[in-house]
Amino acid sequence: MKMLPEKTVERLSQYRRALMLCSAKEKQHIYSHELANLLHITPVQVRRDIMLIGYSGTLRKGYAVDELIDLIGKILDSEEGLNVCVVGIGNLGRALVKYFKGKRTRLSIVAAFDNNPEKIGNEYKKVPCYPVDQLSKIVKEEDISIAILTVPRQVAAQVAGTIVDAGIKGIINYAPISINVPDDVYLGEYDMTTSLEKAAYFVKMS
Amino acid sequence: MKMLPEKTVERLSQYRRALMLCSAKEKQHIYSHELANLLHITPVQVRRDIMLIGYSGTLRKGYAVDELIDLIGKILDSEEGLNVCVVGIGNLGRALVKYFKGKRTRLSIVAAFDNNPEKIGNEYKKVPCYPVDQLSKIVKEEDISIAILTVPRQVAAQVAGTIVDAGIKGIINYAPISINVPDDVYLGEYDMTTSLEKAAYFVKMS
DNA sequence: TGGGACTTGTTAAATGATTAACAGCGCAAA
DNA sequence: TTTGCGCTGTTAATCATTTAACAAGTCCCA
Repeated sequence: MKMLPEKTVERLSQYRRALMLCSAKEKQHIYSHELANLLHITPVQVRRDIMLIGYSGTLRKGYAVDELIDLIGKILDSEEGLNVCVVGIGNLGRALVKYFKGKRTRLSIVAAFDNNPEKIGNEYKKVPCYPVDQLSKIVKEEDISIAILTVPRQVAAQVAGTIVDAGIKGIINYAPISINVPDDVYLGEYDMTTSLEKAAYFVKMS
Repeated sequence: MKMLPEKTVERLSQYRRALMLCSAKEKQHIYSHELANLLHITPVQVRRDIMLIGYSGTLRKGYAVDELIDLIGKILDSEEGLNVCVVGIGNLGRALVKYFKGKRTRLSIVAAFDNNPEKIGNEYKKVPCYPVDQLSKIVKEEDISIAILTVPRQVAAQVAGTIVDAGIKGIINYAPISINVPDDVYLGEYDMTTSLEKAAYFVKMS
């Protein structure tokens, strides 16, 4: 299957979560406009995304909730699952561990890294915390392919280098500075300062 | 001045931060390609953004760092500054307070809200925590115009309603569910589950 | 003083994403 | 039956964003 557009992938993740809530409520079919309302987007967009993944609903009945959940799973998830680590176990790192731990079977946080001696050796939500200089070793042992970076700005670039050298294939960067990675490593940057300043600009201008 | 494109606004925030680091290092001029490298984008994009804000550099010398910082400030910041609150003071909320507190003079977190009795009445980094049912009152007293939403999924929709009713003009939603706001309220949604699943998809497909 | 390399500013083309438009099927009601 | 409405699937148009292309000004050096 060929690569889907970024925005479609984002929405698929959200469709699935919304659909799982429906499924829990024993809802068996859903119309494009219902799904659209849950995500606050348009029905066309829903139908188009679903077309792109090659699924078909039933006319006048909508989409079969459980079938669609399964299909999205086949597209988004890796068969064997992927292991994830959090680098920098401050408040943000802990928030992420707490939120993800035990949520997804196919995507699990298996290690944390930090350089604060008080944190090393501890477990948070059963996730062990190692010093950063063991990153390469643990990444290999635990077969980790994604790292979430939540370290202070000053050390982000250096830690990012360590992560890339360890063979990680995807990085999610929450540090407030842009990092540099080779082309074959996926990079998602989420800068909270930027999000806030952007909101402030549009509030001011509205 | 007419409204700038969203992506340009995001980058302006990042330019400014990068430029302030340059300024601290006494660097007085910067070329478009240097600024581009700091953000890992192209020089054309930098020049185009700077054109859009009506600034001009000096040929063969680049842009005057401090002038550009000031101009970006005039565009992004409100004259009097804006007040911000954090709703839900779990790990993520605390991470945000800790990070922003004392950073921006024009954008300051002045209140936190939560319904956990153990948290109410406390201060975290000098930011007082109130119960959610006082939100409307405090928002008016403190003239808060932006709310950062970091509550659990189950209560997000309801709390969002409270926030909108209180007259907030911009919401940044980190809760893992899409919320609904009137057209005149700015909404930025940042879903960490989606970010992670998206990374997993592109790692798998690469 | 003339040529070449460098860098900005701007317009035009290309790419990516959303929205509009509508054909087609199926059910329901007359 | 037939008519009409509701919903899906798809193509075409629009809108947003990035990238390419290049003119023009400046500096340096021969």
